[in-house]
This record gives sequence, C-alpha cells and structure tokens, in this order.
Amino acid sequence: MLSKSTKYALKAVLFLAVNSSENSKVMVKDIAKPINVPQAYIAKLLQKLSKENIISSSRGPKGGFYLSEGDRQHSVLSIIIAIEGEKKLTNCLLNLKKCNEFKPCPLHNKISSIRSELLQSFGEMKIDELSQEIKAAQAFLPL
Amino acid sequence: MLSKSTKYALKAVLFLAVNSSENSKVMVKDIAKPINVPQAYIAKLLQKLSKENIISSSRGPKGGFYLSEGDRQHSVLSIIIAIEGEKKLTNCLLNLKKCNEFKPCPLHNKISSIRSELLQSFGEMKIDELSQEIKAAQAFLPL
DNA sequence: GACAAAACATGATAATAATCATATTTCGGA
DNA sequence: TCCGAAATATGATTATTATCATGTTTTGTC
Repeated sequence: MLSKSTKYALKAVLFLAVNSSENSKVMVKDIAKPINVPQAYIAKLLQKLSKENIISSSRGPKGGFYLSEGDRQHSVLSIIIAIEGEKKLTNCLLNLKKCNEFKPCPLHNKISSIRSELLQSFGEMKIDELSQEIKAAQAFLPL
Repeated sequence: MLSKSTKYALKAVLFLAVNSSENSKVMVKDIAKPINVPQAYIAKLLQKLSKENIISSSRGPKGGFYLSEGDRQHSVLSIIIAIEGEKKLTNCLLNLKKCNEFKPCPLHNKISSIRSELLQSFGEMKIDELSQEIKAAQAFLPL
C-alpha cells in the first residue's frame, strides 16, 4: 500500500516530532537505531524530506534534524507525496491511462469514493496531532 | 496501491469474463495483445491464477483459458490475494510488527475503518458483476 | 499412434527499489 | 582560522520485481 521508503520516512518524522525541537536537534545515527531503519538509507530519505521542506536540518557540530513549529503542521499526505510522488496515489487502479470519471474502468466507480476518503484522511492527519497522541500514550511507536 | 502484476491479472480476468466461455477458450497470445501486457509475463500470471483455481484452462489444440460459471463468482479480492498474498493488504501501515488494535501505531485507528471498507469493497466486487457492466457499456476496458 | 497445438514449468535477463559506501560542504567551537 | 562534527551529494552494490526465452507435458485430430 505504501512503499517501504514512505513507511521509513513516516516513522522518522514521527520520531522527530516526539524527540526533537528547534534547540534539540537529532543526528541521523540517533534516529536510525530507535526506528530500526538502516542508517545510510534513512539519511537519504531525511535529506529528501529536508529539501522538500517537510523537516528542518542544520549542518556542522550541534547540527542535526528537527521539526520546526511550521513543520509540525504538515500532513501525512505531504510526506507520502514527497517520497513517492503524487501519481502513485491517484492513478487508475488498473493503470489504464484513459480511465476517468466519464469513461471509467470497472473498478473506478466502486472505489473512487473510498479512495478519496483515504486521501482526505491522510491529508487531515497532521504530524503535530499524531505526536500528541504518542505523547499521551494513545498511540505507540515501537520497533 | 496494487502491484503491476495484480493489475495485469485483473485486466486479464476481466477480459476473459467478457470474451471467453466453457466452449470458447482463448489462447494467451489472444489475451496479451488486447490488454496490452507482455505475452510471456501474462502467461505466467495466468498459470498462477489457474493453479489457484481462479480461472480455468485446458491444454492441447482447441485449448486455452476461460472462466467457468463458478470462476465468475470470484471476487476482485481473491485475485489480489492470489497474486500478491494476503499480508500486503492487511499488515500495519508503518510495518510495525507489534502494531495492533490494542497497541496501535499513530495511523492505525485513523485508517483502519477506511481500510476495511476498501477490503470489503474488493471482496464484494464479483467478476460476473463487473463483466455485466462492461457489456452494458457502463464501464470500459481500453488500452 | 504420430503430430502439432496449446498450457505448464523452469530458468535467465533487465528494470526498479532498497541498501551500502565514500567524498564534499557547511558550520560551531577552540 | 583551523579542526572536527555534522548534513549533503553522488555513486556502487544488492534484492526484489518485472520481463524474456526455451524446454516439457498434455491433448485433440488425422
């Protein structure tokens, strides 16, 4: 459903949401281990997220990755899109290029409403909100 | 969302639903071209579907693939599962092995209802029904 | 029963996604 | 202003998925 990279990225961002701030940055190696993702790989993903302004970073000593207040307002959807692009989420279930609302493939109508619900739901999930839930121990981030 | 293989398989089955019957079987090469999928590849997928009893086949001259009446009662879900396995559809959005209802990851609750709606929807879509819609030109299967 | 037409089976290659490795740039602190 | 700690950039390797190729078995027809 979501690619491995996207899942990694989401875990990393949630980890940062809970464990970082403007004046308490976290280095890659201190992110990789707790979320159980290969360090070099998550490093690449973090750089991508940083370039897309989903997360913040600073170089040099005392540097690292963190979420600014603004970053915390991003949605899960924006992370998914940053990593795997918009098309994966929205193109036809059967990969029919000509499938659309007016000339739908057989699956189109049946799932289009559910799909847009799902997308909307991803769009409404803000990082900030999710991290609150983790902090309140209503949600968990193990392994 | 769905793998390429799954999309190919779905197209092929729908094609058979519309263009085959017990006494009018279709050879791989006559399936591959209209649904625009590499012949050798769809051949492999068809064999798998046949082995899983999603579609029917017979060898030798006058042989080919087709859907029996029983085959037509299968759901889209059963095809997805036959090709990519059950786990892909049901495991945690973040790949957390320990994520479950009682100790949910932050995304779990938010999408679990939508996800089960989607699965249910896939489960309710019967091949027969979809092919009716194609025949009635309420749905289309181009490219 | 021999032949040829089809699915079936198996393995090889190519493309893409995931993982690893290393060199370069930036920046705080002595 | 120089050193080292960090992100950044780039490329190489591995694993997985998709694609291609070729040989084997079954079965209808003559």
